[in-house]
Amino acid sequence: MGLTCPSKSRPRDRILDAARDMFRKFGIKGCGVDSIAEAAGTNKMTLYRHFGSKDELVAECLRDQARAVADKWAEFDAAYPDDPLSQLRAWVKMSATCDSRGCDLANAAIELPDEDHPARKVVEDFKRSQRDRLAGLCRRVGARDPEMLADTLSLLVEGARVSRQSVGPEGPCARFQRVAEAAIEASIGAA
Amino acid sequence: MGLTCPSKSRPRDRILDAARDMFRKFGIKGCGVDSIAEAAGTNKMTLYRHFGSKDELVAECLRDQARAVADKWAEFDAAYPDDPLSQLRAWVKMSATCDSRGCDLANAAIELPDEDHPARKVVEDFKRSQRDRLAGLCRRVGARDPEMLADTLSLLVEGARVSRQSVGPEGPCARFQRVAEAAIEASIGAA
DNA sequence: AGGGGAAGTTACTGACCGGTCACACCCGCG
DNA sequence: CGCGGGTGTGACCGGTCAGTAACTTCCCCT
Repeated sequence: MGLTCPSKSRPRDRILDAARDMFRKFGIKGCGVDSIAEAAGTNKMTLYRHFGSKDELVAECLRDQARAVADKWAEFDAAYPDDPLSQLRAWVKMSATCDSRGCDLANAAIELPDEDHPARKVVEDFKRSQRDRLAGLCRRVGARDPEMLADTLSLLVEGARVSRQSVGPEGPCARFQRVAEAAIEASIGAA
Repeated sequence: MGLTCPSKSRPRDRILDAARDMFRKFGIKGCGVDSIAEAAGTNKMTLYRHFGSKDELVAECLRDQARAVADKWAEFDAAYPDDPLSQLRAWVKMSATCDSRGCDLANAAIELPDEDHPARKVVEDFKRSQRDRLAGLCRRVGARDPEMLADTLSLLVEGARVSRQSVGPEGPCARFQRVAEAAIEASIGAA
Protein backbone atom coordinates (compact mmCIF):
# COMPACT_ATOMS: atom_id res chain seq x y z
CA MET A 1 0.00 0.00 0.00
CA GLY A 2 0.97 3.63 -0.13
CA LEU A 3 3.73 3.54 2.42
CA THR A 4 5.29 6.94 2.96
CA CYS A 5 8.46 5.16 3.87
CA PRO A 6 11.78 6.35 2.44
CA SER A 7 12.81 4.33 -0.55
CA LYS A 8 10.27 1.58 -1.03
CA SER A 9 8.27 3.72 -3.45
CA ARG A 10 9.01 3.81 -7.13
CA PRO A 11 12.15 5.67 -8.17
CA ARG A 12 10.17 7.79 -10.58
CA ASP A 13 8.05 9.30 -7.81
CA ARG A 14 11.03 9.80 -5.55
CA ILE A 15 12.87 11.62 -8.32
CA LEU A 16 9.89 13.88 -8.93
CA ASP A 17 9.64 14.71 -5.24
CA ALA A 18 13.36 15.30 -4.84
CA ALA A 19 13.46 17.46 -7.95
CA ARG A 20 10.59 19.61 -6.70
CA ASP A 21 12.32 20.13 -3.36
CA MET A 22 15.69 20.93 -4.85
CA PHE A 23 14.33 23.23 -7.53
CA ARG A 24 12.62 25.15 -4.76
CA LYS A 25 15.72 25.31 -2.60
CA PHE A 26 18.35 26.09 -5.22
CA GLY A 27 16.49 27.07 -8.34
CA ILE A 28 16.16 25.00 -11.49
CA LYS A 29 19.48 26.02 -12.96
CA GLY A 30 21.00 25.84 -9.51
CA CYS A 31 21.09 22.08 -9.15
CA GLY A 32 22.38 19.33 -11.38
CA VAL A 33 20.72 16.07 -12.32
CA ASP A 34 23.31 14.15 -10.35
CA SER A 35 22.41 15.84 -7.07
CA ILE A 36 18.72 15.35 -7.77
CA ALA A 37 19.21 11.64 -8.36
CA GLU A 38 21.28 11.37 -5.21
CA ALA A 39 18.66 13.22 -3.16
CA ALA A 40 16.08 10.79 -4.53
CA GLY A 41 18.17 7.87 -3.32
CA THR A 42 18.91 6.70 -6.82
CA ASN A 43 21.29 7.51 -9.65
CA LYS A 44 21.54 9.56 -12.78
CA MET A 45 21.03 6.64 -15.14
CA THR A 46 17.67 5.73 -13.66
CA LEU A 47 16.65 9.36 -13.84
CA TYR A 48 17.45 9.48 -17.54
CA ARG A 49 15.56 6.26 -18.13
CA HIS A 50 12.37 7.82 -16.77
CA PHE A 51 12.84 11.34 -18.08
CA GLY A 52 14.60 11.88 -21.34
CA SER A 53 16.34 15.05 -20.26
CA LYS A 54 16.59 17.55 -17.45
CA ASP A 55 14.24 19.86 -19.34
CA GLU A 56 11.65 17.10 -19.55
CA LEU A 57 12.05 16.39 -15.84
CA VAL A 58 11.39 20.04 -15.10
CA ALA A 59 8.29 20.02 -17.28
CA GLU A 60 6.94 16.82 -15.73
CA CYS A 61 7.63 18.24 -12.28
CA LEU A 62 5.54 21.29 -13.06
CA ARG A 63 2.76 19.17 -14.58
CA ASP A 64 2.69 17.30 -11.29
CA GLN A 65 2.23 20.48 -9.32
CA ALA A 66 -0.43 21.73 -11.70
CA ARG A 67 -2.29 18.50 -10.97
CA ALA A 68 -1.92 19.11 -7.23
CA VAL A 69 -3.49 22.54 -7.58
CA ALA A 70 -6.33 21.06 -9.61
CA ASP A 71 -6.92 18.68 -6.73
CA LYS A 72 -7.13 21.66 -4.38
CA TRP A 73 -9.86 23.17 -6.50
CA ALA A 74 -11.70 19.87 -6.39
CA GLU A 75 -11.42 19.87 -2.60
CA PHE A 76 -12.91 23.34 -2.39
CA ASP A 77 -15.71 22.31 -4.69
CA ALA A 78 -16.42 19.26 -2.54
CA ALA A 79 -16.27 21.25 0.69
CA TYR A 80 -18.55 24.03 -0.50
CA PRO A 81 -20.78 22.64 -3.22
CA ASP A 82 -22.86 25.28 -4.95
CA ASP A 83 -21.24 27.95 -2.81
CA PRO A 84 -18.85 29.80 -5.13
CA LEU A 85 -18.24 32.59 -2.65
CA SER A 86 -16.92 30.23 0.01
CA GLN A 87 -14.79 28.50 -2.60
CA LEU A 88 -13.36 31.84 -3.64
CA ARG A 89 -12.60 32.73 -0.04
CA ALA A 90 -11.00 29.37 0.62
CA TRP A 91 -8.78 29.88 -2.39
CA VAL A 92 -7.75 33.32 -1.18
CA LYS A 93 -6.98 31.95 2.25
CA MET A 94 -4.91 29.13 0.83
CA SER A 95 -2.98 31.53 -1.38
CA ALA A 96 -2.26 33.74 1.62
CA THR A 97 -0.88 30.96 3.78
CA CYS A 98 1.16 29.03 1.23
CA ASP A 99 4.87 28.36 1.23
CA SER A 100 7.34 31.19 1.18
CA ARG A 101 9.05 30.26 -2.04
CA GLY A 102 6.13 31.33 -4.19
CA CYS A 103 4.54 29.67 -7.15
CA ASP A 104 6.94 27.17 -8.71
CA LEU A 105 5.23 27.50 -12.05
CA ALA A 106 5.70 31.25 -12.21
CA ASN A 107 9.23 30.97 -10.86
CA ALA A 108 10.07 28.53 -13.63
CA ALA A 109 8.78 30.95 -16.25
CA ILE A 110 11.07 33.60 -14.84
CA GLU A 111 14.06 31.34 -14.56
CA LEU A 112 13.66 29.88 -18.05
CA PRO A 113 13.42 32.78 -20.49
CA ASP A 114 13.76 30.48 -23.48
CA GLU A 115 10.33 30.37 -25.11
CA ASP A 116 11.02 26.92 -26.53
CA HIS A 117 11.63 25.27 -23.18
CA PRO A 118 9.06 22.48 -22.66
CA ALA A 119 8.22 23.90 -19.24
CA ARG A 120 7.00 27.18 -20.70
CA LYS A 121 3.91 25.65 -22.29
CA VAL A 122 3.03 23.89 -19.05
CA VAL A 123 3.23 27.16 -17.14
CA GLU A 124 1.21 29.10 -19.68
CA ASP A 125 -1.54 26.49 -19.86
CA PHE A 126 -1.68 26.27 -16.08
CA LYS A 127 -1.89 30.00 -15.52
CA ARG A 128 -4.56 30.35 -18.15
CA SER A 129 -6.70 27.56 -16.74
CA GLN A 130 -6.19 29.00 -13.28
CA ARG A 131 -7.54 32.36 -14.35
CA ASP A 132 -10.45 30.75 -16.18
CA ARG A 133 -11.44 28.75 -13.13
CA LEU A 134 -11.27 31.95 -11.12
CA ALA A 135 -13.36 33.84 -13.67
CA GLY A 136 -15.99 31.10 -13.56
CA LEU A 137 -16.26 31.47 -9.82
CA CYS A 138 -16.43 35.24 -10.09
CA ARG A 139 -19.27 34.91 -12.55
CA ARG A 140 -21.20 32.49 -10.39
CA VAL A 141 -20.68 34.69 -7.37
CA GLY A 142 -22.52 37.48 -9.14
CA ALA A 143 -19.69 39.95 -9.42
CA ARG A 144 -20.46 43.16 -11.24
CA ASP A 145 -17.53 42.67 -13.61
CA PRO A 146 -16.37 39.04 -13.25
CA GLU A 147 -13.51 39.29 -15.74
CA MET A 148 -12.18 42.35 -13.99
CA LEU A 149 -12.40 40.71 -10.58
CA ALA A 150 -10.72 37.56 -11.86
CA ASP A 151 -7.81 39.56 -13.25
CA THR A 152 -7.57 41.61 -10.07
CA LEU A 153 -7.35 38.50 -7.93
CA SER A 154 -4.90 36.90 -10.35
CA LEU A 155 -2.60 39.89 -10.18
CA LEU A 156 -2.87 40.14 -6.40
CA VAL A 157 -2.02 36.52 -5.72
CA GLU A 158 0.81 36.53 -8.23
CA GLY A 159 2.14 39.72 -6.69
CA ALA A 160 1.85 38.37 -3.16
CA ARG A 161 3.90 35.33 -4.05
CA VAL A 162 6.73 37.19 -5.70
CA SER A 163 6.70 39.93 -3.07
CA ARG A 164 7.16 37.33 -0.36
CA GLN A 165 10.33 36.21 -2.06
CA SER A 166 11.83 39.63 -2.60
CA VAL A 167 10.90 41.52 0.58
CA GLY A 168 9.78 38.69 2.82
CA PRO A 169 6.48 37.79 4.47
CA GLU A 170 6.30 41.08 6.39
CA GLY A 171 6.03 43.18 3.25
CA PRO A 172 2.98 44.02 1.13
CA CYS A 173 2.01 40.35 0.95
CA ALA A 174 1.07 40.46 4.63
CA ARG A 175 -2.04 42.40 3.66
CA PHE A 176 -2.88 40.23 0.67
CA GLN A 177 -5.82 38.44 2.22
CA ARG A 178 -7.48 41.65 3.40
CA VAL A 179 -6.95 43.31 0.06
CA ALA A 180 -8.29 40.33 -1.87
CA GLU A 181 -11.37 39.96 0.30
CA ALA A 182 -12.05 43.67 0.02
CA ALA A 183 -11.88 43.39 -3.76
CA ILE A 184 -14.38 40.53 -3.74
CA GLU A 185 -16.73 42.33 -1.41
CA ALA A 186 -16.57 45.55 -3.42
CA SER A 187 -17.37 43.66 -6.59
CA ILE A 188 -20.38 41.78 -5.27
CA GLY A 189 -21.57 44.54 -2.97
CA ALA A 190 -22.04 46.99 -5.80
CA ALA A 191 -24.02 44.59 -7.91
CA MET B 1 42.50 49.58 -35.27
CA GLY B 2 39.13 50.60 -33.94
CA LEU B 3 37.20 47.48 -34.95
CA THR B 4 35.28 47.91 -31.78
CA CYS B 5 33.86 51.21 -32.91
CA PRO B 6 30.48 51.06 -31.15
CA SER B 7 32.16 51.53 -27.82
CA LYS B 8 33.80 54.77 -26.96
CA SER B 9 32.61 54.67 -23.39
CA ARG B 10 34.41 53.16 -20.47
CA PRO B 11 34.56 49.36 -20.25
CA ARG B 12 32.92 49.38 -16.86
CA ASP B 13 29.75 50.98 -18.18
CA ARG B 14 29.70 48.77 -21.24
CA ILE B 15 30.01 45.69 -19.06
CA LEU B 16 27.16 46.86 -16.87
CA ASP B 17 24.95 47.47 -19.89
CA ALA B 18 25.82 44.19 -21.56
CA ALA B 19 25.27 42.29 -18.32
CA ARG B 20 21.83 43.85 -17.87
CA ASP B 21 20.83 42.92 -21.41
CA MET B 22 22.11 39.39 -21.19
CA PHE B 23 20.66 38.72 -17.75
CA ARG B 24 17.31 39.79 -19.14
CA LYS B 25 17.62 37.63 -22.25
CA PHE B 26 19.06 34.46 -20.75
CA GLY B 27 18.67 34.79 -17.01
CA ILE B 28 21.45 35.39 -14.53
CA LYS B 29 22.50 31.77 -14.24
CA GLY B 30 21.97 31.42 -17.98
CA CYS B 31 25.01 33.35 -19.15
CA GLY B 32 28.66 33.19 -18.28
CA VAL B 33 31.06 36.00 -17.53
CA ASP B 34 32.98 35.31 -20.71
CA SER B 35 29.95 35.92 -22.93
CA ILE B 36 29.11 39.07 -20.98
CA ALA B 37 32.62 40.44 -21.46
CA GLU B 38 32.49 39.59 -25.15
CA ALA B 39 29.10 41.26 -25.55
CA ALA B 40 30.57 44.32 -23.87
CA GLY B 41 33.39 44.40 -26.41
CA THR B 42 36.00 43.61 -23.81
CA ASN B 43 37.40 40.58 -22.02
CA LYS B 44 36.99 38.59 -18.87
CA MET B 45 40.11 39.97 -17.21
CA THR B 46 38.91 43.55 -17.42
CA LEU B 47 35.55 42.49 -16.08
CA TYR B 48 37.19 40.91 -13.05
CA ARG B 49 39.30 44.00 -12.48
CA HIS B 50 36.16 46.12 -12.14
CA PHE B 51 33.95 43.63 -10.36
CA GLY B 52 35.47 41.14 -8.00
CA SER B 53 33.14 38.33 -8.95
CA LYS B 54 30.09 37.50 -11.00
CA ASP B 55 27.94 37.82 -7.89
CA GLU B 56 29.26 41.33 -7.33
CA LEU B 57 28.60 42.21 -10.95
CA VAL B 58 25.02 41.07 -10.55
CA ALA B 59 24.60 43.15 -7.41
CA GLU B 60 26.12 46.24 -9.00
CA CYS B 61 23.92 45.74 -12.03
CA LEU B 62 20.82 45.73 -9.85
CA ARG B 63 22.03 48.77 -7.90
CA ASP B 64 22.31 50.53 -11.24
CA GLN B 65 18.74 49.74 -12.12
CA ALA B 66 17.52 50.78 -8.71
CA ARG B 67 19.18 54.13 -9.37
CA ALA B 68 17.41 54.35 -12.73
CA VAL B 69 14.05 53.84 -11.05
CA ALA B 70 14.89 56.49 -8.49
CA ASP B 71 15.54 58.84 -11.39
CA LYS B 72 12.09 58.00 -12.75
CA TRP B 73 10.52 59.04 -9.47
CA ALA B 74 12.47 62.28 -9.62
CA GLU B 75 11.14 62.89 -13.12
CA PHE B 76 7.59 62.41 -11.96
CA ASP B 77 8.18 64.75 -9.08
CA ALA B 78 9.58 67.38 -11.42
CA ALA B 79 6.77 66.94 -13.95
CA TYR B 80 3.98 67.15 -11.38
CA PRO B 81 5.29 69.11 -8.40
CA ASP B 82 2.91 69.11 -5.45
CA ASP B 83 0.53 66.87 -7.39
CA PRO B 84 0.87 63.43 -5.80
CA LEU B 85 -2.17 62.06 -7.62
CA SER B 86 -0.67 62.77 -11.03
CA GLN B 87 2.62 61.29 -9.88
CA LEU B 88 0.82 58.18 -8.76
CA ARG B 89 -0.99 57.88 -12.06
CA ALA B 90 2.21 58.43 -14.02
CA TRP B 91 3.84 55.63 -12.04
CA VAL B 92 0.92 53.31 -12.74
CA LYS B 93 1.05 54.11 -16.42
CA MET B 94 4.78 53.52 -16.57
CA SER B 95 4.42 50.21 -14.78
CA ALA B 96 1.74 49.15 -17.24
CA THR B 97 3.78 49.91 -20.33
CA CYS B 98 7.18 48.63 -19.28
CA ASP B 99 9.22 45.88 -20.86
CA SER B 100 7.92 42.38 -21.13
CA ARG B 101 10.61 40.71 -19.07
CA GLY B 102 9.36 42.10 -15.80
CA CYS B 103 11.22 43.63 -12.91
CA ASP B 104 14.86 42.57 -12.99
CA LEU B 105 15.17 43.05 -9.26
CA ALA B 106 12.30 40.72 -8.46
CA ASN B 107 13.44 38.25 -11.09
CA ALA B 108 16.87 38.17 -9.47
CA ALA B 109 15.34 37.39 -6.09
CA ILE B 110 13.51 34.46 -7.64
CA GLU B 111 16.50 33.21 -9.55
CA LEU B 112 18.88 33.49 -6.58
CA PRO B 113 17.31 31.66 -3.66
CA ASP B 114 20.51 31.86 -1.64
CA GLU B 115 19.81 34.38 1.10
CA ASP B 116 23.50 35.25 1.36
CA HIS B 117 23.85 36.35 -2.23
CA PRO B 118 24.93 40.02 -2.33
CA ALA B 119 22.11 40.78 -4.77
CA ARG B 120 19.44 39.79 -2.27
CA LYS B 121 20.06 42.75 0.00
CA VAL B 122 19.94 45.12 -2.96
CA VAL B 123 16.58 43.73 -4.01
CA GLU B 124 15.12 43.84 -0.53
CA ASP B 125 16.23 47.41 0.09
CA PHE B 126 14.93 48.51 -3.28
CA LYS B 127 11.52 46.90 -2.87
CA ARG B 128 11.15 48.34 0.59
CA SER B 129 12.08 51.86 -0.49
CA GLN B 130 9.78 51.49 -3.47
CA ARG B 131 6.84 50.64 -1.25
CA ASP B 132 7.68 53.47 1.14
CA ARG B 133 7.77 55.99 -1.66
CA LEU B 134 4.43 54.68 -2.81
CA ALA B 135 2.99 54.89 0.69
CA GLY B 136 4.15 58.48 0.98
CA LEU B 137 2.31 59.37 -2.19
CA CYS B 138 -0.80 57.53 -1.04
CA ARG B 139 -0.73 59.50 2.18
CA ARG B 140 -0.34 62.84 0.43
CA VAL B 141 -3.08 61.95 -1.99
CA GLY B 142 -5.47 61.68 0.94
CA ALA B 143 -6.27 58.00 0.66
CA ARG B 144 -8.57 56.59 3.30
CA ASP B 145 -6.07 53.86 4.20
CA PRO B 146 -2.72 54.85 2.64
CA GLU B 147 -0.82 51.76 3.84
CA MET B 148 -3.49 49.50 2.44
CA LEU B 149 -3.51 51.30 -0.89
CA ALA B 150 0.27 51.19 -1.09
CA ASP B 151 0.31 47.46 -0.50
CA THR B 152 -2.51 46.93 -2.98
CA LEU B 153 -0.64 48.81 -5.68
CA SER B 154 2.60 47.05 -4.80
CA LEU B 155 0.99 43.65 -5.16
CA LEU B 156 -0.77 44.61 -8.38
CA VAL B 157 2.32 45.90 -10.13
CA GLU B 158 4.41 42.98 -8.96
CA GLY B 159 1.73 40.60 -10.13
CA ALA B 160 1.37 42.30 -13.48
CA ARG B 161 5.06 41.97 -14.16
CA VAL B 162 5.30 38.29 -13.34
CA SER B 163 2.02 37.52 -15.07
CA ARG B 164 3.32 39.07 -18.25
CA GLN B 165 6.20 36.64 -18.20
CA SER B 166 4.16 33.51 -17.53
CA VAL B 167 1.00 34.05 -19.59
CA GLY B 168 2.05 36.92 -21.81
CA PRO B 169 0.84 40.49 -22.24
CA GLU B 170 -2.70 39.41 -23.14
CA GLY B 171 -3.36 37.84 -19.75
CA PRO B 172 -4.48 39.48 -16.51
CA CYS B 173 -1.75 42.10 -16.79
CA ALA B 174 -3.65 43.64 -19.70
CA ARG B 175 -6.16 45.02 -17.22
CA PHE B 176 -3.54 46.15 -14.70
CA GLN B 177 -3.84 49.86 -15.38
CA ARG B 178 -7.64 49.89 -15.10
CA VAL B 179 -7.52 47.83 -11.90
CA ALA B 180 -4.85 50.03 -10.34
CA GLU B 181 -6.61 53.26 -11.21
CA ALA B 182 -9.86 51.89 -9.87
CA ALA B 183 -8.13 51.05 -6.60
CA ILE B 184 -6.77 54.57 -6.32
CA GLU B 185 -10.09 56.14 -7.10
CA ALA B 186 -11.93 53.91 -4.64
CA SER B 187 -9.49 54.82 -1.91
CA ILE B 188 -9.65 58.57 -2.37
CA GLY B 189 -13.30 58.66 -3.36
CA ALA B 190 -14.43 57.20 -0.08
CA ALA B 191 -12.43 59.65 1.99
C1' DA C 1 59.12 62.40 -24.29
C1' DG C 2 58.25 59.27 -21.05
C1' DG C 3 56.15 57.04 -17.21
C1' DG C 4 52.24 54.69 -15.19
C1' DG C 5 47.95 52.91 -14.94
C1' DA C 6 44.25 50.87 -17.44
C1' DA C 7 43.06 47.59 -20.85
C1' DG C 8 43.79 43.51 -23.95
C1' DT C 9 45.51 38.69 -24.82
C1' DT C 10 46.44 33.92 -24.15
C1' DA C 11 46.56 30.16 -21.57
C1' DC C 12 45.51 27.81 -17.73
C1' DT C 13 43.10 25.59 -13.40
C1' DG C 14 39.81 22.59 -11.21
C1' DA C 15 35.26 21.88 -10.78
C1' DC C 16 30.93 20.79 -12.62
C1' DC C 17 27.56 20.37 -16.27
C1' DG C 18 24.09 17.26 -19.06
C1' DG C 19 24.19 13.05 -21.12
C1' DT C 20 25.84 8.18 -22.52
C1' DC C 21 28.00 3.79 -22.15
C1' DA C 22 28.77 -1.10 -20.72
C1' DC C 23 28.03 -4.08 -17.33
C1' DA C 24 26.59 -6.21 -12.94
C1' DC C 25 22.69 -6.88 -10.14
C1' DC C 26 18.24 -8.21 -8.12
C1' DC C 27 13.76 -10.04 -8.03
C1' DG C 28 9.39 -11.71 -9.54
C1' DC C 29 7.42 -14.91 -12.83
C1' DG C 30 7.02 -18.82 -15.83
C1' DC D 1 15.67 -23.33 -13.02
C1' DG D 2 16.28 -19.52 -16.28
C1' DC D 3 14.66 -15.49 -18.21
C1' DG D 4 13.97 -10.49 -18.57
C1' DG D 5 12.90 -5.91 -17.08
C1' DG D 6 13.82 -2.43 -13.85
C1' DT D 7 17.66 -0.85 -11.20
C1' DG D 8 22.46 0.31 -9.51
C1' DT D 9 27.52 1.43 -10.54
C1' DG D 10 31.35 3.87 -12.19
C1' DA D 11 33.72 5.44 -15.81
C1' DC D 12 33.62 8.50 -19.42
C1' DC D 13 32.56 12.33 -23.08
C1' DG D 14 32.86 17.14 -24.65
C1' DG D 15 31.71 21.37 -23.11
C1' DT D 16 31.30 25.22 -20.05
C1' DC D 17 31.80 27.35 -15.75
C1' DA D 18 34.15 31.05 -12.50
C1' DG D 19 38.34 32.74 -11.57
C1' DT D 20 43.68 33.55 -12.02
C1' DA D 21 48.40 34.41 -13.87
C1' DA D 22 51.81 36.56 -16.72
C1' DC D 23 52.71 39.33 -20.23
C1' DT D 24 51.92 42.93 -23.74
C1' DT D 25 49.96 47.09 -25.54
C1' DC D 26 47.72 51.33 -25.47
C1' DC D 27 46.77 55.99 -24.00
C1' DC D 28 46.55 59.87 -20.92
C1' DC D 29 48.97 63.08 -18.07
C1' DT D 30 52.76 65.59 -16.44
